[in-house]
Amino acid sequence: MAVSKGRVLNQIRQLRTQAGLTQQDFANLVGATRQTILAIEAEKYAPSLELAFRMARALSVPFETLFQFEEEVAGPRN
Amino acid sequence: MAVSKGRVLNQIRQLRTQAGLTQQDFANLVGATRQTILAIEAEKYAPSLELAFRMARALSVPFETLFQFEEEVAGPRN
DNA sequence: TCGAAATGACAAATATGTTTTACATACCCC
DNA sequence: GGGGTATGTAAAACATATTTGTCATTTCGA
Repeated sequence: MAVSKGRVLNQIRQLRTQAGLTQQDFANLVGATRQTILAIEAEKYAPSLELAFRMARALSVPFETLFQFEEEVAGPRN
Repeated sequence: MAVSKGRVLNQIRQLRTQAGLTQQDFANLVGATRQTILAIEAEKYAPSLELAFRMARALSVPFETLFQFEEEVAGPRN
């Protein structure tokens, strides 16, 4: 890999708070820790595919509602 | 985490071959190596979320057509 | 204003995903 | 049979995700 080819955005915080869940609540629901939720909401890194699926299911939203892929804006400015 | 809570299935091989792509072709398209494609097709592990998105895009199929989450079959036999 | 609950940061350790290199097998087709 | 292409295996090194533990800051209700 090496060159970043895009990034994954998520609406976790918005949908989690709408559902009235704390980070800890949500972490328990999806079987992860609070720090993991925090890091992912802050987009420090993207969740694993499995965790992503559990998150969408826990919030009862379609996968693509929760996660979007944003292509690199092009710029061959490397 | 620790306890496995389900697994991610994929239809990569089927859709890749339908598209007339070799593992190497596909790897190039998504910016990964042939071994990565091989391992993921064999479900040795699941792709990262970003790679998963690139795969779906490369094959021009909806995300959920390519990947499905299968819940653990229950068994509170822990 | 006190205290508890929720959130944010950060580092070390572990787990999982990805690359690189190398070799083996199978299939064609010439 | 020999050469090329596609696929499978495997190990080491590296990158990223996740946990565990700990502390700081914010928020909010009693």
